[in-house]
Amino acid sequence: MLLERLREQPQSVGELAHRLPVSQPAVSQHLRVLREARLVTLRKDGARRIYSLDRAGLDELRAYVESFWSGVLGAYAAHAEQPRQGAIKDEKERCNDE
Amino acid sequence: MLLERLREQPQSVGELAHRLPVSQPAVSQHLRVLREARLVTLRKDGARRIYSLDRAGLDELRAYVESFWSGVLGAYAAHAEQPRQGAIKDEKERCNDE
DNA sequence: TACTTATATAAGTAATGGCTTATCAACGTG
DNA sequence: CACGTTGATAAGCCATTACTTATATAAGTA
Repeated sequence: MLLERLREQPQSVGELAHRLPVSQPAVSQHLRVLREARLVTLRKDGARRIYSLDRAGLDELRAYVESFWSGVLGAYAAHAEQPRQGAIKDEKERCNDE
Repeated sequence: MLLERLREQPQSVGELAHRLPVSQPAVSQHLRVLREARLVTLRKDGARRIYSLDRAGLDELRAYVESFWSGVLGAYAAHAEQPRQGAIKDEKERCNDE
């Protein structure tokens, strides 16, 4: 969710926290996780920390996802399987998907 | 993680649970979540339930992820930004990424 | 029908996540 | 240097997640 914001433009912690319905520490903590996952980087500007997306880490993640997809497609090709007879009754919730 | 297994081949709950370090109900519960998220489907084979990846739901998810990536790339193009001066000291953990 | 196999569901619990407030450290400014 | 601003960290709380064991349901088999 922070990623979505940072995708629009690099921002300081304060700017991010200002518009979100959570406290500044919450934002800092979230950003730390993203930083450790190498999804964002930061640049110091005086007392401020300007966060932006980390291209390298995001690309790594993208590579993983892509490889998963190709694996999926490969698997489908391998099994030549169109599972469309055994239907399901209940489908309630959707994933929030980030 | 179950997705990785199912990517290799469709399997029954028992087969999945057999190799994993968790109980069968844990697997069933996990599968239910995946089913509600439309990431897997099932086919009945006697008393067995053979689970496999749900192409349609996965494609939906993929579409979201791809749109995010294009947004990322677009943002980079827009800002023409190579954030490479403000380095970071500590990068400890990596995300397990699913 | 009784017994076994395969899976789902229920109920309870421990671990985790995501937030809060309080506080600390670093920098900028008078 | 004292003070305000900005952000990170600490500690605690509460909701959710991810598991467990026990039990129910449904199908296969003798």
